[in-house]
Amino acid sequence: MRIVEKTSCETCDHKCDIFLTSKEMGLEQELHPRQVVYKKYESICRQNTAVTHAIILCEGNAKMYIEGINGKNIILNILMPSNYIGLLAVFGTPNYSYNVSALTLCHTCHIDIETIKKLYYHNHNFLIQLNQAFGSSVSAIMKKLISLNQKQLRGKVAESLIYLSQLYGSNTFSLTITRKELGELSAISEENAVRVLTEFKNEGIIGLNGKVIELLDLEVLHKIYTIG
Amino acid sequence: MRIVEKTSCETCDHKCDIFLTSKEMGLEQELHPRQVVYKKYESICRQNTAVTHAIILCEGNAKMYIEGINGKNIILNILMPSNYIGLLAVFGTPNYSYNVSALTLCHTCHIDIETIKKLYYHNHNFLIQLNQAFGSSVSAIMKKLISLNQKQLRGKVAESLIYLSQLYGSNTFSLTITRKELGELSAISEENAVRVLTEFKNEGIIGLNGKVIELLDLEVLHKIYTIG
DNA sequence: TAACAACATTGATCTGCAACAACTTTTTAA
DNA sequence: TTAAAAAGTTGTTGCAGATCAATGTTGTTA
Repeated sequence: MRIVEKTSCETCDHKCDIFLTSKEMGLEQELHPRQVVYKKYESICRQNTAVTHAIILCEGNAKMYIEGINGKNIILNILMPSNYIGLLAVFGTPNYSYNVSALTLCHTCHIDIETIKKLYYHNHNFLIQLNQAFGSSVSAIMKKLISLNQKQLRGKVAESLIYLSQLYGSNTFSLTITRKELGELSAISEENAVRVLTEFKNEGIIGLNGKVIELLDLEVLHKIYTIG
Repeated sequence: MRIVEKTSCETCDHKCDIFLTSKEMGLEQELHPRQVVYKKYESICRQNTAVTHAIILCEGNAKMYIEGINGKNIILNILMPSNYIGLLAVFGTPNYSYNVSALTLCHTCHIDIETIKKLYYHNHNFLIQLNQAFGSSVSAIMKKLISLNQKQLRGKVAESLIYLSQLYGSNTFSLTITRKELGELSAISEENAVRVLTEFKNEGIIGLNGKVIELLDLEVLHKIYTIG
């Protein structure tokens, strides 16, 4: 993990709300962002540790997950550039309630939590914006609750595939995660993740070539996703 | 459902943050709270409908739940007086992502959502307070995700029993919910909820007398809860 | 490029739980 | 006060999905 001090948030200044807001307020000199680079597999933040910084993902992919019983995790979502890592933790709870770790090389921007608080004390819209993102995360988690509890294998995998295609913005995408992680994203075992993938392939619903997945029959996939 | 117009929020003015904040700001005349009474079983708010009011539960018990596939619901928590109904929905999402319905006769206090927004535009602490409550709800839901997915019958029921005893603040409490609802709270079938209760009773872990449950061996119960 | 580790795949087995059925008890309302 | 409905209880059965095991494939590093 290399830490590079920067006077401005170079890699994310075009997308990142925190930077834009601070600029608008003439506070950008006070942000003191630090650019931190994480290697693949490295942990960006850990469940039950203190939230000391707001972290913005500038480049790369990361997974947000919660630790389950005897090493079985559930991946909540995959983070893309410009996502807040720590959004769900900025408020209220002093500790992270989840883990984030790097799926690829990740460039992140760290800003001290006290600076953020200063920002949202002075700027209502910023706080309200954070709130809205917060709110939609909550409803996403509730949907996940139902899926994990009441859908079966095929429905869960269909859901993950649709999620991933929307995330990558294409019906053809290369998985940045392993089959084991696809299982964790669907909250099923690795073996069953593989099994369902091959089923879908044999039924002509998806194309499968190693890490590259192509959604061929979106209609059927949506049906499987909806019915469960 | 009877609606009674009030010039002040009579039943909740001692506990309710919204009322206290508005008082402090000299805004209490503008709150226009309406006291609304719901009978047992009545729906207080419905999933996927617009959030038009902040609702505070002043008297009675209610259940917050999400609708699953073919009528199988999951109860997220039991609401007690002074709880915000709609806390999780106030921000961002224009629609409720869950249902709330009355378990007993419920007195609630409705305040127009625009009034609330006015309040938190003028009062940072109020917004930050809401945020904190919001944040702890999120970590509660995450814990629930793991439990529902990875624990088995006994662990889930143990969790519900501990939750209820903490809610009622006593090791002996009378269930306001049915066995079917205890099942929904634990995300298991009604039959298995009953079965595990009798098991626990036979093992001397709990005392069971109709609706009255007494937690006898908290240590063992916690162990079952932790291990799953 | 050999050797090992990580990842992927497939079949076989076992277990936990939902679903069904049949019954008793309690609650509700006519 | 009584009939009907709702809630609670118990045993049985079948199936979904985790786990185990064996093997194939790809990737990494000395």
